Amino acid sequence: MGLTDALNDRQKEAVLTTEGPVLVLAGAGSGKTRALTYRIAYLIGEKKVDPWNILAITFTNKAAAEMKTRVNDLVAFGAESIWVSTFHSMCVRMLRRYADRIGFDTSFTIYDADDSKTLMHQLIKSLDMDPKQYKEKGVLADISSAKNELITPEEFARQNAGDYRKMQIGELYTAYQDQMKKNNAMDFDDLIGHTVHLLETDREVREYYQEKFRYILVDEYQDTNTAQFRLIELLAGKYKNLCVVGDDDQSIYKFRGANIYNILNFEREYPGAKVIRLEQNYRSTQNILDAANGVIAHNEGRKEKHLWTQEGAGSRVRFCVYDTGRDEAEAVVKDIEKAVQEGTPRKECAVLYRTNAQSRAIEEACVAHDLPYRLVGGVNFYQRMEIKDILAYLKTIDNAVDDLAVQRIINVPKRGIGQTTINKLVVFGSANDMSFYDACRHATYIPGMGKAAAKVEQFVEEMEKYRQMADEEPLEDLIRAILKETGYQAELEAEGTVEAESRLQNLEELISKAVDFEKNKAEDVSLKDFLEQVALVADIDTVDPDADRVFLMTLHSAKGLEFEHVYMVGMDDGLFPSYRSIVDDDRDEVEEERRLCYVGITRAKRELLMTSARSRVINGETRYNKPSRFVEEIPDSVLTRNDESYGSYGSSFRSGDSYDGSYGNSWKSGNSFGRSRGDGEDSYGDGYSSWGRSRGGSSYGDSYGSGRGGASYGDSYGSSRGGQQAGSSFGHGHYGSVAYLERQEGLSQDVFDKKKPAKKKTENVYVTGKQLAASGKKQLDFQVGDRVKHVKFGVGTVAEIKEQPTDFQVTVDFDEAGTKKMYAQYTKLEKQ
DNA sequence: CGGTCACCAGTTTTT
DNA sequence: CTGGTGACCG
Repeated sequence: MGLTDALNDRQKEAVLTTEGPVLVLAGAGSGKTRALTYRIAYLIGEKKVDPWNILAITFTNKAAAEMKTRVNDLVAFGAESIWVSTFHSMCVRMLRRYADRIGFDTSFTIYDADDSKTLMHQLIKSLDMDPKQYKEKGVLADISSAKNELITPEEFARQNAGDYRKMQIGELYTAYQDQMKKNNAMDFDDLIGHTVHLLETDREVREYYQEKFRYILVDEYQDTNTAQFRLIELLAGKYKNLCVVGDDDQSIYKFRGANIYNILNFEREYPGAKVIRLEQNYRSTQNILDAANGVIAHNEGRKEKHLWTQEGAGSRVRFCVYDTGRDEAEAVVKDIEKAVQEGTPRKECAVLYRTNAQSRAIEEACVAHDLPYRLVGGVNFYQRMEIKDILAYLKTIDNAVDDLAVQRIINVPKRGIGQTTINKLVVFGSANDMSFYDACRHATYIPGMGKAAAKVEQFVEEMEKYRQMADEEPLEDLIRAILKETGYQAELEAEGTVEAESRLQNLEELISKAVDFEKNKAEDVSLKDFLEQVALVADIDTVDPDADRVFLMTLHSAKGLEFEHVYMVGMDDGLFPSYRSIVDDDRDEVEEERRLCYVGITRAKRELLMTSARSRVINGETRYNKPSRFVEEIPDSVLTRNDESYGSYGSSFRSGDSYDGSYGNSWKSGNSFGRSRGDGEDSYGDGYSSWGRSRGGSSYGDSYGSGRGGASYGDSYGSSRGGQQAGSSFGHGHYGSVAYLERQEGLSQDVFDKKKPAKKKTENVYVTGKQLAASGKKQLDFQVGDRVKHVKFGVGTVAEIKEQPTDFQVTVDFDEAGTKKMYAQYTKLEKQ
């Protein structure tokens, strides 16, 4: 069978054109990943290219992982020697090898955004600048933009001579880079920038990689920034077998430095580049594509594309206006319930919004309707306080060169070492050109330390003990020892709040990550390796594909995903497009929002509902908006809207209908649901969710709690502000009904009685399915002696089951992988 | 040194 | 409306 049989002509072209620069303009849903993976398979299988000579770059770990898997499935051998990696991990890999050539130690540490903030905060203070005027976040944003454009501190200063504020920021930029070098640290932007610098200045290294990477592929090319562009240019400099895949219409990351001209000017930068357009869409109905095409056509300066499909027209796109944001949320949830009842899996429904703050209204409606949902986005696992604390301990134990890490934990839990003492240590350290930790070791020699010196000494002794331990004991034991002996765990346990409980659960999860890590690695895994891996992981991607829940996420997060039913809420002019983009002189701002709208529309496979609210509370104030201009840009031929009859058809209302008034004002003012045709066939007048279908037999309440995932909706609640939902492996109805009911009540209370502190709030907590397991311990469906199957380790026999307060520890003798201990909560063991 | 209260700012996000 | 921060007081 020919490899390319499964491809259309354009895709084939993208696969077969292996030599020279190629730009693949891949419209949404046009089979871009397919083309990319087949291209790799073709290179190896047909062109006999050594896998070792191939580099495939993506933006996210998830995309990299997916590509690896798919290539692996297509290629007979050698897939593991292909570099399939993100920009950042590729750079780390190169820098770990050659950073010494640009003045860093190859053991450099990687700073995340928080680390950078802490450092910048210190610098602003030490340079005597007004922290009100120079906020670390803003300063860092300016610096980041500069780095994305490969502007050095010197150049920055030169460019901004005359602008006082900018010059001050330039000072900070210089100081920041100096300090980073002293700390032997790099931030995420530096990883790219320093690699570019390395390749530019070191001919040997450059030629090595140019020779190695004869074939380069870049995914999501429209998201690259100038530094990344330059990096690719350097790597592809010799062979120029560069294939970039992207869609200028889906460029939505300008705010983080993406340069849309990288794709628009590709042909200019790479003369003779072959341009291939993938316009056949395999995802959506023609009506949805027409809507998308209609909207995006309003942008100027784009590569003309026209999506089409062999599928039929499908349903029309719907647009509904409600009186308030709450009505809108209710209506959307009702529509989803209806869809679910008609057979659409919940996980095939997604509610998309412009800003994270909008999730709250939807969440509340979901909870009120017992609709299981999964919130995507917000603060990620490794940025949670407790996780960062323990990682800071591990960093301190590992090599203590990261001053920020040491300072973070020196008084956590409280050791009576206050800011004054820390300041003295910092001063002493920098005066004597030693690290903060070394300063701690010399605490007794520091004048004016007094009683604090003994405490600092005590701290150093503790750390030294752990250092010893790290060499001899498994990671798990080390982390548990830290938690126990420092009193960190005890402190959380003493708190007794839901929040503290969830932090403990998060720590358990970290431990299980460490255990996993040690199990999967070869002999000598070091603490360093673990920290390395953790540094570049943005998200513990444990989204359980089985969990059947509605997705809630921002339009940005939705990129690359697809759903049967898509709900774009908050289609208000001023919210989307945002007010800022409308008033901005730069037309491009609205164009970026329009691209975002295009991305949202093209996520939908079958049904698309857009909604808007006449009044909406944003930041505590009520705002009144018109429908989004983007709605007006959708061709009438594919759009059904219910807002045009505003005021004229109020009387066509069937006010006696079944609703109990919970939507209050939307009924009274309810002009919104009237419609011109009063022929009775339509049931528009009576509610949100009918839309010309018969309502026969629909009763929303039926499905409550009875579905498979019925018990698990609560997973997501409580993370409404910034909680990343990691998903649960327990959405299968293992809970007893008692536990479920408790959960339900607890949550409802929490939602509707927010002002009463009676129930502990659980906001801003990383809530995982594990917590649910803690409230109703999962029953095991196997016992000692049973044969079970594990995803990674294969089949084995259960040797021992130990019951623990919140979980079962299961020991399994695997046929191939040996004996492993694992927690039932964290591991899916299937009875054979 | 640590806790409480008033004030302020407030898109989108990956690594 | 909220969360994060800084000043002030015990």
